[in-house]
Amino acid sequence: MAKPRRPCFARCSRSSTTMAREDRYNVKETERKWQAAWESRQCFQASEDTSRPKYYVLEMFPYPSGRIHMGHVRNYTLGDVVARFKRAQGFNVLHPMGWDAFGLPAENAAIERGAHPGQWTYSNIDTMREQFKPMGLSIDWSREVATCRPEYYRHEQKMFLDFLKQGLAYRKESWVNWDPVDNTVLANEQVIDGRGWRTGALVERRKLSQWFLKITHYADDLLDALTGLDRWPEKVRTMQTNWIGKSEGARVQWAIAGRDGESIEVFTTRPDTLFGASFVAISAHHPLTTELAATNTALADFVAECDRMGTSEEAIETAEKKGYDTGLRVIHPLDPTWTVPVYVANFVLMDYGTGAVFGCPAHDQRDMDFARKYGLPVKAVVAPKGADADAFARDLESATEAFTDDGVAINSGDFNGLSVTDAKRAAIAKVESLGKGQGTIQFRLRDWGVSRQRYWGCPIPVIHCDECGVVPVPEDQLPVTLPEDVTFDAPGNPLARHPSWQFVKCPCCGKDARRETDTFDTFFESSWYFSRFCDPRNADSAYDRNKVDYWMPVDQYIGGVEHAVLHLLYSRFFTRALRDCGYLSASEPFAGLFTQGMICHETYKSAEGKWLDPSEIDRRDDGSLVKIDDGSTVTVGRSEKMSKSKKNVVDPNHIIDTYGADAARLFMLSDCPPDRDMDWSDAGIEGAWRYLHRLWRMAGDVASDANPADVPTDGASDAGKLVRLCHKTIADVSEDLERLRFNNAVARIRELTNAVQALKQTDAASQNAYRFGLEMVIRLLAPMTPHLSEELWAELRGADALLAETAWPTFDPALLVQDTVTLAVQVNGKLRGTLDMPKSAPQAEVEQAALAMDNVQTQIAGKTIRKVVVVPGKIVNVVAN
RNA sequence: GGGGGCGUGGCGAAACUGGUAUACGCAAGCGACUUAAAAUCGCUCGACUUCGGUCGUACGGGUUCGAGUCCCGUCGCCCCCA
Repeated sequence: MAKPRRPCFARCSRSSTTMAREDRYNVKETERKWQAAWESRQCFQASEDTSRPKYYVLEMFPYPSGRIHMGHVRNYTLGDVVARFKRAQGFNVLHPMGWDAFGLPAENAAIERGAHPGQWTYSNIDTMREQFKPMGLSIDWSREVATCRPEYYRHEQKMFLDFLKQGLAYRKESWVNWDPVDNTVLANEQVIDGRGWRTGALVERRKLSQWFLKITHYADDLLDALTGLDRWPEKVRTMQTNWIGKSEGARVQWAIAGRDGESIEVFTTRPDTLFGASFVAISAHHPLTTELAATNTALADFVAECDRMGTSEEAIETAEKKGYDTGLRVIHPLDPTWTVPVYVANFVLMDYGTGAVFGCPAHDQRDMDFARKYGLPVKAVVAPKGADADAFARDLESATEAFTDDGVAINSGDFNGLSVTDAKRAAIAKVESLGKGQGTIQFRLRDWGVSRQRYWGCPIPVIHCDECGVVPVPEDQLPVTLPEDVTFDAPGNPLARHPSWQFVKCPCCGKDARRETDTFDTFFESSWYFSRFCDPRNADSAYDRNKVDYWMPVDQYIGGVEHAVLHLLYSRFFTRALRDCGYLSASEPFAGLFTQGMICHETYKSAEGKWLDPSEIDRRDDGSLVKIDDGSTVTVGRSEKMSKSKKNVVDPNHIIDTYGADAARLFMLSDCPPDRDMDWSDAGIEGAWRYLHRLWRMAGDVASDANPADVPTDGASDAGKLVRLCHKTIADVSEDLERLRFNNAVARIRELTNAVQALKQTDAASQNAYRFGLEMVIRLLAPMTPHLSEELWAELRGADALLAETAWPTFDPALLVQDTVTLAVQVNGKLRGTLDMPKSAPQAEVEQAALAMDNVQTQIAGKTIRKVVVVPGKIVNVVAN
């Protein structure tokens, strides 16, 4: 904000009784001190220990961009609270960190700044590690991995060779989105509005030989197993379900008129609408198209036009639907006297279904649009239940909106009167009996193309030999490492133009051969890194089977929802593939998943509508904002995701420097539920800071001889009530942390803090209770604000044990029971007062006491009591009129 | 276009299975302390009010003794798929 108020508590200490205490909490020194203590005690190093239950908590590992951002702080704070909480509960916790270190930005840096991608990446990792350290995360740094190191990716190359053996990896020619500027293949999601996501260049279609992983082999299992992932957000499961896109339908043969024995096979999810067909559309890459285009330049031109479009479904859906009439006609499978025209259409994909569809304009909007454009007939074969079939069909003939709702079949011969579902079944049976097709299941999910024409990735370990074809690199020659001496002064893949790297002898025949110069998609590395953490220094294999089976699956995985489909689905696939290759036992990598919200911040715009940096703004005394250089008015925009372009980023290290890690962590956790987007605000972080300092001051008020082991637990005295509240708070906070409701946990702890502070220390019992209460606050807060908790724990308990190594507090259920309850008393559902009653009071007594209340009497005066509802422990409702 | 989610004070948000709406915090106001400010501590803080109450969880209906919560419809915002 305009005038950053530095927290200043230098003279706020109330008492100077303890000489040893400084007059303010020294955040920086204290946080550093405890980080060093944890490190020297190796508190967070994990080792396999079958005598204790394990808990594996993992946050999605970062890309080493060179700077941490607030999203990282939130992500790793959430995971750290879970890790510390579970550790205190006695679990053997694995909480590692690594770097998703391959990828395009490193190459772009090389192009722009001349730095080598490796050097750029490793130096970024060093920088970011140092930025993470002040957060005080309880990470086992001894397990750190970087995916760009040969010690990591050599195992990935071995995995690929195993996949090849198992038939889970294969090579095929495939259409790809080609970015003509970056000279690389783009994934569908990297194509935005038909343009490359980075370059903005119009994407072209090209055919290349690519490596694929057979994710479709597991399509059914990946879909079915989603049901068992009950600790995943429903949202993510739905997204994966849609992505896999299982649909039931039929393949149907349409014989080509005038071509004996030749037919076009179409896939349809609506076999019930066969009688409404008015055309068949085939892909621009259908074999029949290719054949016809060879002698038809107009068609060839049309195919070329289709190629200029991306391959994504979005691109296809948003593009104008166009077709080319081939002049061929095909015979209706259920009526040999009926033929329809064959179009080549730009909306039919060769690699989905059969590359051909039939069009039923009456019941599919896309087909309707197509029919209107090319003057094709529209024949209704489904009508709403109860509608006049003839009238409905007549209306639809000239309509522009297709009827896609459920209904009953009309104009469909034997199927007439059947529901859509029944008609589908009948149609499939019919085409099967005629030998013209069969029912089938189709997935939207396509095999995963993993080839990338890039330098900074894991080399694909195969060799191309003119004699022997594709030859896997022998395992004893792994890893295939990247050459260091590469140049980025020309477009395209530096590996492909390296003078020597690719030229090798064929491992089979010994003749001259060439290495594969493509590298893996970087999702390859992130699909198994979580298992590598189980045994990260293993040089012989990806990991020891016993170790990986001890730790896997990850019990709690935390990250952004943007990875809901690709990363998470690839990881689920990879785990299954590795299981089938004998690597591990788990089928699912992540038993629990949590998706956090984004960090947002206010934005500022100048009078001309330009984004402004907070440093360019001043706040006037009347509260309005002006631009410093010219005094013009500044408008406060809505809070948006932090991004450089909107100039609303807050630097985490600056925050930690000013307020300390504990305050930053606490504010992140307390402001809102972790799955929601949160607003970062200076006022918020200052509030957290003030609270922590208040705790620090309260510790100075603890009587030196107070004994927390000797406290009253009665429900009558203030001290006893406080102790009971402590037990209640332990129960509530434990539950909240378990369910990742950190904002609620903080609220409960602050309530307890308020109660502790309100307790007057008048005698030994109250002094003991005060100390007991404050210690409880510190312990419950420890997973969230570990440094301050550790500091105050040491101050109160001496140096005997680190709080990081102290068990989570337990509560006495007997002290949670209230002997009196406060009942709400209502008349006709409206609150008229409350009533304190013994919990055991009989209903009749409660009813009587409620009716005796003055407020109740005035409300029911002149009315007749119809009913009295008594819900024990909750409410009394007097119904009168 | 289809699917999902959300809508509560000035603001971020609580409210377990329908049972005292607004916990906890932020901002604001008043007071104490101070030469003064900051900090700290205490109090106030949904709206209206004839001070009895009345209204109030986006809007309109419904179910129920009782609805922020369940059902139907409308509006608005967000996300995903297209």
